[in-house]
Amino acid sequence: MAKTHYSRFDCQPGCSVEAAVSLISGKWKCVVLWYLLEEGTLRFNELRRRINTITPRMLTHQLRELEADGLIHREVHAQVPPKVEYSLTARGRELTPILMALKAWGDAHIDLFGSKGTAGKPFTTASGEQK
Amino acid sequence: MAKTHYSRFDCQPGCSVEAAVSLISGKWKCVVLWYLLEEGTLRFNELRRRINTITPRMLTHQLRELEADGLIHREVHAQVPPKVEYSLTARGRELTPILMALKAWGDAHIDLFGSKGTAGKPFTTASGEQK
DNA sequence: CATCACGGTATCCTTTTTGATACTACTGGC
DNA sequence: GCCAGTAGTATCAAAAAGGATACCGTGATG
Repeated sequence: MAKTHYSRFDCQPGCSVEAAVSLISGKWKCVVLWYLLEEGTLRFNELRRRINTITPRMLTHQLRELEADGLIHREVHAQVPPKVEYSLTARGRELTPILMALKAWGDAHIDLFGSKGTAGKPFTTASGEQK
Repeated sequence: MAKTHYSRFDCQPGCSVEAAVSLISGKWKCVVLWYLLEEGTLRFNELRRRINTITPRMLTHQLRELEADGLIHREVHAQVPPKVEYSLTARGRELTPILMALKAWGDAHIDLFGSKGTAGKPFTTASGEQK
C-alpha cells in the first residue's frame, strides 16, 4: 500500500469513525442525503423548496462538499434555463445503513431534542406545516 | 402529544438523522465513544493519554457535551487525588450499531481521507506511532 | 521542601461555520 | 417591456468551534 495514504492501522480505534462522521456532519447534509435517498434525483431548487429555510448559499456549499467527498453526483445539463441534477453516488448509497440506524436512534430518543443537551431545535418545514 | 416537544411528524424526513448526527459530531467525540465502547470505563487522564494530542480543555468540553446529551455517565469518587470515571449510558450503548456501521464505512473508504475532499487528515497517536 | 499526578479552569486567540442580503445571466410567458 | 423561474455568487457579519498556554488545590512521594 502506498505510504502516502494512511492505512487503518496508522490511527487509533475510532479514527475512521470520526472521519466518516465528519463527512456527514455539516448542517443540512443529512437532510439532503436523506432526500436523495428517498427521491433518487433532485434538482437544486427542488431541494431548496423541500428544505425551505435553507439559504441558496448554504445549499450550494453543502452540495459541493458532499460532491467533493464523493457522496453525491452533480450533473449539469447544458440548457437554458439551467438544469442541474443531484443524486447519490455508489459510495453515497453505501451510507444507507448508517442513515437508517441514525434515523432509528434519533426517532427513539427524540425526547432529547429541544429540551436539554447540545442539540439544536428541530426546524419546521414546507411539507410539515400545512397538514 | 405535547406541543412543546416535537414529534417525528413535525419535521421533514432526515431531521432526526441530522439531530442524531449532531450529537456525535464534535471533534474527538467519536474517538471517546469508541474507547468507552471498547474499554468500558475510563478515567479522565486515561482518555487523555489515549488521545494524546487532545488538550484537557477540549476533552472536558466534549465529555460534558456527551454527558449533557445523555450518552455518557460521569462518576465522581469523593477522594483525593480525584477520581472521575466515564462510561457509556444505556442510550450511549445504543449507538453501537451506528458506530460499527460508521467504522465499516470509514475503513472501506479510507482512500478518501487525506487526499481530497473536506475530511481532515488522520492524526497520529500514542499507540500508533511506536511500532 | 520540591515535585508529581489527579481532574480539571481561565483566558485569550484563530479558524470554521453559518446566516442575511443582494445580485447575476438567460429565456419563456403575459 | 416586465416578471418569473433556473442555479447559483458575492459580500459582509455573527456565532460557534477549536487551540495554546498557564494555572488551581490537594495529597502522596522523594
